[in-house]
Amino acid sequence: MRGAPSKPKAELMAVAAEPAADTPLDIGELADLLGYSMKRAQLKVFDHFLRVMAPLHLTPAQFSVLLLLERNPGRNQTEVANTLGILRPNFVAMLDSLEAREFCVRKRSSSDRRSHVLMLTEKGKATLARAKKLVAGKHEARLSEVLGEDNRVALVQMLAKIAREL
Amino acid sequence: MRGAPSKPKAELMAVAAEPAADTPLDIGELADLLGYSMKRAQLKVFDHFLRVMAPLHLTPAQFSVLLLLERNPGRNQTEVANTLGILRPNFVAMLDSLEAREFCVRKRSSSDRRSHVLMLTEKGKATLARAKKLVAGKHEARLSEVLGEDNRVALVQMLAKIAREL
DNA sequence: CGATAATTGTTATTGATCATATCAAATAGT
DNA sequence: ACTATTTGATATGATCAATAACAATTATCG
Repeated sequence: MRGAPSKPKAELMAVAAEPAADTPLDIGELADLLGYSMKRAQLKVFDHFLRVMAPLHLTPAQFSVLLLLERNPGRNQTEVANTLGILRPNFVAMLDSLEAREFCVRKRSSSDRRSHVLMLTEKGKATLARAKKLVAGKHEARLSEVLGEDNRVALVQMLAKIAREL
Repeated sequence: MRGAPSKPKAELMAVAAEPAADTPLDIGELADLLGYSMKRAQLKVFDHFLRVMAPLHLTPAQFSVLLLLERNPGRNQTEVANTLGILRPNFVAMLDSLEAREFCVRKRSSSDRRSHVLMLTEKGKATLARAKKLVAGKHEARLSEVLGEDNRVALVQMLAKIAREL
């Protein structure tokens, strides 16, 4: 096939059987794929969250648990895990860790001795308060800086709608 | 009927040391956390993608690789992996799978015998064409249905901006 | 030139995340 | 009272992400 008859330009430059070599790749239609930009953005957001939260050593998942416990004291593990989309088996180790750090406690329910009632400790409340300040002041603030406050709010609304209705 | 003083229900039940028990939890400030809604939405989007793509057995990551190879034939593994944010070691098994299904081929580069030049096969191109139709017609279309086309476009732009600038 | 450094694809390995099956204890349903 | 269900828990497997190391090749630069 095509031994080597005359060829226009490419002939003189490395035969161009292979591309420019240091040219950035063309991302093409990938840029319009919602799932693609969402995955990339999500990793960036979580990474930024972790950097902001570094002094408190709290992951996004841990922070969400503490927030939920503060707003809903006295619920059991199944309820909390379910509303966060965490499977009960995987929630056990997570709680172990939070309890080991004395951010919350498991207490046997008086009405149903199978279940554990979850509550924040004072230390948990104090840490959560500090965490909230970091998130609002450094994390969400940075996102507002990048997107504009109105857009940030609109973005959250759209994402919530997807999570609800898709 | 007014509440009879005799049995206001909750009054006599467990003194409310523990909550309503079947009331949904209040997610509170979690609803305003960008990272939270983004993670939830992202899982939904990928899940929907997988359902739509079920007949072709293509994951979002595999689809993105095929898209990139179509638009950028003849690049090597490092280049493709890097632009997708995949680490080179993890990209090997991914390519093995795509090559085993005969969607693409690794060819030794003529100019640098260390690297493998990647190209779609005819089967790969045909499958990608079918995949694109499914994505546009059933996946992205559904997202436009939920958000409105203008909002879907705006959403992608904002997510791309986060991925770029955060 | 030739010694050394860097790059490419690859393997091995570890840790994190996610999902399923199963269990004992307790409760609910009949 | 007997059965079914629920709760927290354990064990385990699957998938994904990250690091180190290696052989082959190429680049660098005295």
